Amino acid sequence: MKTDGTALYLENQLCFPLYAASRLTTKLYTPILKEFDLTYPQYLVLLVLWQHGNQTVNEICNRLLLESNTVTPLLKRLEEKELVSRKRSAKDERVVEISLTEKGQSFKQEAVTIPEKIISSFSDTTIEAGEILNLQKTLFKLIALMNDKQLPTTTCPTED
Amino acid sequence: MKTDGTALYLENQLCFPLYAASRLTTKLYTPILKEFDLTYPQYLVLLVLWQHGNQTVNEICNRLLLESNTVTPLLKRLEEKELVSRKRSAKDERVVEISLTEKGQSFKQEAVTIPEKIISSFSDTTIEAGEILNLQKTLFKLIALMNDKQLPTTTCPTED
DNA sequence: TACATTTGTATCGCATGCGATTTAATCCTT
DNA sequence: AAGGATTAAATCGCATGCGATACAAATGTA
Repeated sequence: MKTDGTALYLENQLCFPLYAASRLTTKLYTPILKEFDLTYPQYLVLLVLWQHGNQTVNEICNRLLLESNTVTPLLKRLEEKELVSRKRSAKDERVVEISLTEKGQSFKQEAVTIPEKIISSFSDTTIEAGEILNLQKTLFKLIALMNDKQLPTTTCPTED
Repeated sequence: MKTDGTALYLENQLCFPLYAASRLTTKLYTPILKEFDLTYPQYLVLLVLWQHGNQTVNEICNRLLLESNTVTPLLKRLEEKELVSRKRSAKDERVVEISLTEKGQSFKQEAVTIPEKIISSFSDTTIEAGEILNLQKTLFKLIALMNDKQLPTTTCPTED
């Protein structure tokens, strides 16, 4: 264990580059998403619904690794935009089922252009696809470790 | 370019694992920092000051890749905790110079234990040090790319 | 069947983050 | 030296995020 002080250097921490890269990435999406009147977390919720179909609030929370106190108001805003609808489950009154509206469903066609725009904004850069895939793989490994550590009794968020 | 819809899968995006890993990492720090009555971004500001000495608001913003509207109120909270002091520069009245108080300076000794606690919380896991270093390297490359893309006229935030 | 426990959402409070804008100070150009 | 452009912080508004807690519905248990 380093005790010379360099352990406290910003460059020697993993937390900071994760934090900065995440914010910069979100910033990259922001102007593109703004054309669709969406924020980045709202876009993530739509990704989940497009990929996995209608979901409960809890399922969305598990997939995005967010808490219900974050997701609930976010879903209400998506409801105001008429992209999703919220309905109490008949089987279990505690559960709120989120479904895509017609508008939310058809919006998927337009949204396909979003990843394309992001990717093309990197076309002039020098980062390799393999390096990105490696990054992604390591990040998912880290996420699994940290998620297990913090939610030891929760089911895997990416299971189907 | 994929047009089959898998481009919109959560697992195929880089943005999501960055976002999730960043939040989970912050969550890992939260209970440890809470013992010191600090938030994670407040801790980052202290790291900058410990490493580079007294800084202007602008320098802190550049090093952490944050905007002044985020950092200003954060610094005021650190001032309330008597960890830093804020003073207008005599040379340039626009500039606010941030310096560590005696309390803020001496707190560094206690803070050295923070990275140790984080690292030890991973001691039982199966991730290799080399993989972490690789991750870090790729993240810094990504950060540089995105930072250049979004702030084309700004000086490098990590120069000394 | 009462009743404690668990579970799924939601409410509250607080601290970020950031786009847009403001304000004041400095710089630059003529 | 006057006046516009630039720059550094700060203000405002809004959307996260999350810890702590509340609340109601469902579940388990005696």
